Amino acid sequence: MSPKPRATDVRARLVEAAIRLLDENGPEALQARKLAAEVGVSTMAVYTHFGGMAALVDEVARAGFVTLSAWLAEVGETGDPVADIFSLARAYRQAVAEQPQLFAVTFGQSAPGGKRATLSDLTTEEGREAAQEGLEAFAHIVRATERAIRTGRFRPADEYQAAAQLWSALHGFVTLEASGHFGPGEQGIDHILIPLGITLAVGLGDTVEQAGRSAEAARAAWRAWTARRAKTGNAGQGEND
Amino acid sequence: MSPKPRATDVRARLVEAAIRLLDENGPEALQARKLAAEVGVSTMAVYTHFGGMAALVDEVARAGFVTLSAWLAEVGETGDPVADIFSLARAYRQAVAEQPQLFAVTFGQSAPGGKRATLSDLTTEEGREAAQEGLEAFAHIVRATERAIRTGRFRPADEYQAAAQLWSALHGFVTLEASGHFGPGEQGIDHILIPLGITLAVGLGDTVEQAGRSAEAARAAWRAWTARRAKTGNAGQGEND
DNA sequence: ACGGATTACATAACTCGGTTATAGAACTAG
DNA sequence: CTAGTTCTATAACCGAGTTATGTAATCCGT
Repeated sequence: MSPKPRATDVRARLVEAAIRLLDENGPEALQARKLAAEVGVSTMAVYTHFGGMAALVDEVARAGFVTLSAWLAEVGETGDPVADIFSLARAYRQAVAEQPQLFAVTFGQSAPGGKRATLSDLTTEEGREAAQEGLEAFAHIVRATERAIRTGRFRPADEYQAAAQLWSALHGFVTLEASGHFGPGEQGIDHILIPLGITLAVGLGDTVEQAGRSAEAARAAWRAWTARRAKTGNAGQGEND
Repeated sequence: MSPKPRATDVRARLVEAAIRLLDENGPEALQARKLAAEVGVSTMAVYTHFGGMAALVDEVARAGFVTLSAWLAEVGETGDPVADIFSLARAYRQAVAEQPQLFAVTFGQSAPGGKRATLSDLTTEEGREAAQEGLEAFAHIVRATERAIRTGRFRPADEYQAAAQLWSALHGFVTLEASGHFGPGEQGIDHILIPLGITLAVGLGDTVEQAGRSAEAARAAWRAWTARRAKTGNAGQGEND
């Protein structure tokens, strides 16, 4: 009943190596032989610990959601829930921008074996856990939305429904930007994402002026966070180093 | 200088078979041997006509954009540009719902060889043409947005920027819905997509009442179109059967 | 402490799928 | 009709996921 008497860390090292090689060398680096060589074991380790490459990739996808949740969790709650939503959007986008290959896998894009067209057909246990972590990340947006409704910034509405709107818009922007649309660098943020956030906030009940101020507040908070991170030497999420 | 004296239709048949097998059997059906067997040729045909599977997959992706553009083109222009935007959203969503596997490839998800993480690194000619077709589809949204601005339904704004907001939201919803979120069936449309459209329209300058009426008009038009298609026997886009 | 059972792992072989080498067939041009 | 080019089939090659098998290490009950 206890199927892991040996608690070696080979499994964890395989996942870690997978994420690192994925970020550095792209999806084609996610190969059983390459991973085994990197960790210093044989390819059998993949099968004893995961049962196959598919489950390992699902575990990588789950790690992406965990990383995403960590990014969103780092955005604390201020007195301005709409500004918090803007900050969540920036964090979501930054997470994907820093590890595009990882999130390409996490979001089901470029599944290295060509499997898993939709997240619906989840066969492995790791895949189901990944979906669970995805809901965890979504919960951050729901909470901020709920506060925006409760404080009167947004019209009374179902917070899940409103948050799903925000999530759709945010996810769509990030996906399209990662696919190369909206041009390189940060310009997509200023030209599309922030105006999109203001549009949504206003549409959900906020005033243009208040939404604009919240966007500015989030921008300032972001700048401060960026400067702080630069000084402390990349103490953010990226698990590299 | 004329590199195709023999104008056999093997190339077209390969692409057609690829799309059909993809829709029916998922990404793992996109294999050189399976395609060749289906068309009745040898695997060499893939290399004489495309140079490799990667270019063939890019051609499939391009076909997805062409199909998407055809769906959007079928949505004509009425006197209510905001209703037209809702209709475009329904068409966009319907296209993806009917051929999820195809658009998983088109949008860069589940690239069957694990290649092409982002659409940025386009190596094949077919891939560049696919990106071009993508902009073609986007143009439909831009035109409707421009009319909404010109007629005063939306605030004065850059139509590309406003359309990019709509596109992000729409694409995000469709992607997340195809990934299994928002539940099965049509419920995501009523609970998320239409409210999202109203939110965006209001945020872009429309009134809640007018946006709601436009959403209703688009719903009626959609019902009419659905009924008409059912009667004429699926004369829409889906090339199945 | 000891012996059986279980787990983790290495080696090597198997399978499948993309690709390539090569030779022949078909078509066009002159 | 001959020459050249394109297309195609056959067969082999190669890389990557997977599996079979043997072995060392660990755990557990006595």
